[in-house]
This record gives sequence, C-alpha cells and structure tokens, in this order.
Amino acid sequence: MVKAKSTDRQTEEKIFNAATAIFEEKGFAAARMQEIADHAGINKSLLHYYFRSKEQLFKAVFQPLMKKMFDKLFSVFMLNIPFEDKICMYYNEHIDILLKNPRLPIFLLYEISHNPDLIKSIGESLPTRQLRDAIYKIHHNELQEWGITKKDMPQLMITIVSLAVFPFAARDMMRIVLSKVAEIRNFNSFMQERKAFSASFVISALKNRKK
Amino acid sequence: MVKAKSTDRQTEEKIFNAATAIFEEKGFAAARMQEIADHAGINKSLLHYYFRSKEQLFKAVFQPLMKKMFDKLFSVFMLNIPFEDKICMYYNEHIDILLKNPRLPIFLLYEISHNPDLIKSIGESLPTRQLRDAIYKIHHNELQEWGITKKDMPQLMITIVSLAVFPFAARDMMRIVLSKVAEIRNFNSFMQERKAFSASFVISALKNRKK
DNA sequence: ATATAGTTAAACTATATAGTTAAACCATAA
DNA sequence: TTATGGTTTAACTATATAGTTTAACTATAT
Repeated sequence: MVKAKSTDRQTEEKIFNAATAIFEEKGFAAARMQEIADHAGINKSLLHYYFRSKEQLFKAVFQPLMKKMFDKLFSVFMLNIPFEDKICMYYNEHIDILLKNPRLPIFLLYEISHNPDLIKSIGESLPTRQLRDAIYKIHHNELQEWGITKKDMPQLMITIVSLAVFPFAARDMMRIVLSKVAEIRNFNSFMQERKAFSASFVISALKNRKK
Repeated sequence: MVKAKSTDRQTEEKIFNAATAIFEEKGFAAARMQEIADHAGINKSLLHYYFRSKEQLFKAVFQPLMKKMFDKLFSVFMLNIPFEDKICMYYNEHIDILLKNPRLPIFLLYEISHNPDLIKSIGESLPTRQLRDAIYKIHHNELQEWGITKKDMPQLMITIVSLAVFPFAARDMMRIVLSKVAEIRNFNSFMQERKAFSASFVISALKNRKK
C-alpha cells in the first residue's frame, strides 16, 4: 500500500511533466491526449484514470506554472535592497528562468487571453497591490528623487517586465525578421547580453527622468 | 459578367474580413470554417468555393496583415527626422494602430511561433538590415553621442518595440493581475498615457547612457 | 496465496469538423 | 429567351479526437 502510493505519485508526476511539455509546446487546443500519454510512457486509459478530462489536466498544469512564475517575480521585488541592485537581480534571475522555459511566456499569454477564467482565481489571490505599495515604500527615497509618483508605478512595472519577457514571446518573429542581422543569430547570447542592457537602460532612464 | 465579377470581389472581401476577425479572435486551431461562413453571411460551400482550404484562407489573411504591420513600422523608422521626434511618432502611431486591433500582437506572435513557415517568405523580403543600417546612418551623430554602437542596435530596437507591443500581448494578464491597482482599470487610457511615458523613457535612457 | 491497486490493450461510442457533391435557384448579360 | 456564374441547400464522406468500457496482466502487501 505504501509502495503503491509512491508509484502513484511517480506516475502522476510523469503525466504532469509530459502534459506541461506538450501543452507548452502546442497550446491547449492543438495538444492531444494521446501525445501526452505517449510522452509520459503510459496509455490513454491511465491518463484519464488520473486526470478525468483534458480541461482538468490543463488546469493542473497551468495554475502551478502561473503561480510559480509570479511567486518568483514577487519574491525578488519584495527584497529590501537598493533599487538598482533589485533591477539587476530581476533581469539576471528572470531571464535565466525563461531561458530554461523559452516557450512559457507565449504559452501563458495566449492561453490567458483565450480563457481568462483560468487565472482569475490565481489573480485574485496575488498580493499585487501590496507589491506595488511595498515597492513604493521600500524605494520611496529613490523613486521620489527620480520623480516617480505612485500613479507612474504601473507604467514602470510593465516597462521593466516588458524588456525581459517580450523577446521570448517574439522569439520566432525575431528569428525571421532579424535573421539577416548578424548580432541576433544566437538567441541565447542575445538574452545574456540583454540582462545588463536592460538593467542599465532602466536605471539610466530613471536617473535622467523628466517629469 | 462585369457585375458578376464585382459581386465576386465583394464576397471575397466579406470572407476575408470575417476570416480576419475570427482567426484573430480564436487563433488558427480553434477557428471554425462554419463560424467564418456565418460571420460572412454566406455558407460553407461558398467559402470553399473561394478559398479551397482552411490553410489557404489563413495564409490569405495572415500574410497581408503581417506585411501591413511591418511596412507601417519601417516607414516610420525610415523617415529623415530627429531621433527624438521619431521615437514619439513611433509610439503615437503604433499604439493607435494596435488600439484598433488589440488582439493582433498575441495572434501574430502565437501563430508565428507555431508555424514559422507562414512568415518565412515575408521575412526574407523585408529590408531588415537596410533598416538597421539606415537608422544607424540617419542618426549617426546622436547615436554616437549616446554611445550606441552598431552592435547595440538590435537590443535597442527590440527594447523600443517591446514597450509598445508587450502590453497588448499581456493585456488580459494585466487585467487580472493588476485589476486591483486602480490606475490600470482602463486599458485604453493606460495605453494613451503610455505613448508619452515610453517615448520619454527611451530618450532619457539614451541621453544618460553609461557604456 | 490471495487480494488489491496500478496498469495495459484494444475495441468501442460519440461528436466535431474539414471538405465534397449534386441539384436547384437566381440575377444578369448576350 | 437562354446560357452563365455566383449562390444556396442539404445530404454526404472521411477523419480525428475525447472519453469509456472491459478484461486481462503485474507487482506488492498482508
């Protein structure tokens, strides 16, 4: 019985990993239950034995991914360190995470925009306003010096995130549109460079801000 | 015969518009030929009579959209005006276009990442390198003064575009994650604000750049 | 050894959808 | 008037896929 339960978990995990990979690659609509089963090395019956339906399996995959993403983000921005250091740390960490899951951004963005309910429950549980207020409180002096008001915070936050996330969402577009621009041929090294570029770009913009 | 041809064009256009709307809203995989026919006010037989298959119809919609998008972008950046003005103009124009087609970015990005062939032919015909070189030539003085080398250009270009396009791709994510942050409740006015914010952000960053 | 939980195999149902066909309909140009 | 080309209707085929069922198999705990 004890061993059986352990096997249980292993299988569940195999399924979870397979589903994550397939959903992330193909999206919900184009993913096939058979393919997920194959990828997990089990058969379709067992897939439905563990997760009653495609929707249920999808949610089981999607929501933790989503939460993990945000928790990571929030944890960095909640740190009590100077703003400049925080920006550097954010780009270093977030870009590294995404380099390991390059298809995650386009997957999450697309699925949310086609099924907003999926994330509603998560969204409501996120301490978004607390984050904004915390950031604003921690960095009050710096932000004030740069002329950033509370009203500017959403613009600033979206801006910071854009620089890291957009290139992943636009990866294949870049690959094709900019394929003839030599410097971008290798996406990985482009993103490595981008860590420092983005950080210094944001800091420079803030330091030289006109209201 | 003459009148027939004109009717022909009208129907083709009705189909084209309907297909554009449905594909943009649902994506290729989830779009239904029946729904497109309904939306166009015709029946499925006629749909196949004009466009032999779903793939063909999709390409007929997708490729012009893509090209239109890039032509507009390129035309702004090719203008021979000061860099600061160009940045302002870009954000004003591009954000206005996207406000009229808010689902276009996520649609294009997703479909390209799931079927890169779709755009390969377009991509190859785009004067990307010329654009980079033209920008670099037109703004040589300003860029040099700011310490932007040719090698930095891709980072800079992606950065500029990110700030305008990412919020559209992340629109529903923002809607949910930031729903409790009062300042963002109205996406439209958020993007209106963003025109000036982005422009001044980029200019400030460049003027204060450390190499 | 036996019962049990996890697992497989294969056949099955139900449904959705792309695409086809053929006959009839209708406006218009010759 | 009549031939033509765009159009509708409705029935059709073919296929893909989610999900079900059932019987048999296997390892393990007791």
